[in-house]
Amino acid sequence: MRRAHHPEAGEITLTGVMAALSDPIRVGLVRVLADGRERGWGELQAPVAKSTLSHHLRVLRDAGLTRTRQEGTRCFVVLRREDVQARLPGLLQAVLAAAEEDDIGRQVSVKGAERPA
Amino acid sequence: MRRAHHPEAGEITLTGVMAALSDPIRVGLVRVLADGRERGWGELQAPVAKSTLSHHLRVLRDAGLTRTRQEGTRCFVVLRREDVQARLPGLLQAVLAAAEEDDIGRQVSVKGAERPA
DNA sequence: TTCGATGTTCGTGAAACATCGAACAAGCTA
DNA sequence: TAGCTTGTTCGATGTTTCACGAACATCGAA
Repeated sequence: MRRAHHPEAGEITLTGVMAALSDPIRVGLVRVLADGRERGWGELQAPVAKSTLSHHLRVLRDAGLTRTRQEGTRCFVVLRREDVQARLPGLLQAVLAAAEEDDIGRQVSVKGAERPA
Repeated sequence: MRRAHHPEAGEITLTGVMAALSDPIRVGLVRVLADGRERGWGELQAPVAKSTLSHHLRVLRDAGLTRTRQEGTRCFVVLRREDVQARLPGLLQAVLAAAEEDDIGRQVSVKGAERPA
């Protein structure tokens, strides 16, 4: 469980973010985090092995889209909405709206939340 | 020189577009086409072999970002701005603004246009 | 018909990516 | 201390992507 590297807000790149959000699972994760609430790893449900989920969360973090905090043995994630907005104005908003419209990333959910069948 | 397949406007997907625009060269191509003018293949300058350029143009076309027209032996491309806007409102605008800001894809230009050093 | 120009496709590598299970590290808890 | 939980890292595998040059197809011009 090593230290996670987070890029500065200024280091967020357009192509990095585009690449990170070109995977439905990662879009789903961002959607789940879109309400701004911090979530624990364990709350996140996705149809992949935990090592794969760890990988996806790392890609999001490396792209500067999320921030990870560690507390004891468990981790929490938040969307870095302001930072992304500062560097790429309007992008996240457009992506989230489109993802919502097409229900992209519906495979990802939060444990305990009401999931529409 | 076979028929090029173009997805319908409705078939444009978020993740497809995100993936297509996660490459600086393709962002550069879109930037060049952003003025809405149709361009001939030969006008496009990019630091890659022509087969590679053909590949990138195909990826853009397959994602629904551009439309290709054939005239004799040569081809022309246009940005499908309205179609993309209809499916993914605000996305292209945000990408273009960010690309302009960071000068992403500057390696791509139009032959004969003034290129700032 | 022969040639040149223009794109596409093919064959091929190298690199990146998604995915998994297994092994590992670190911190609680018993 | 031993064991459980949580998340990361490693190695393997298969797929996709990017890149190139070469070969091919097509059209217009000589």
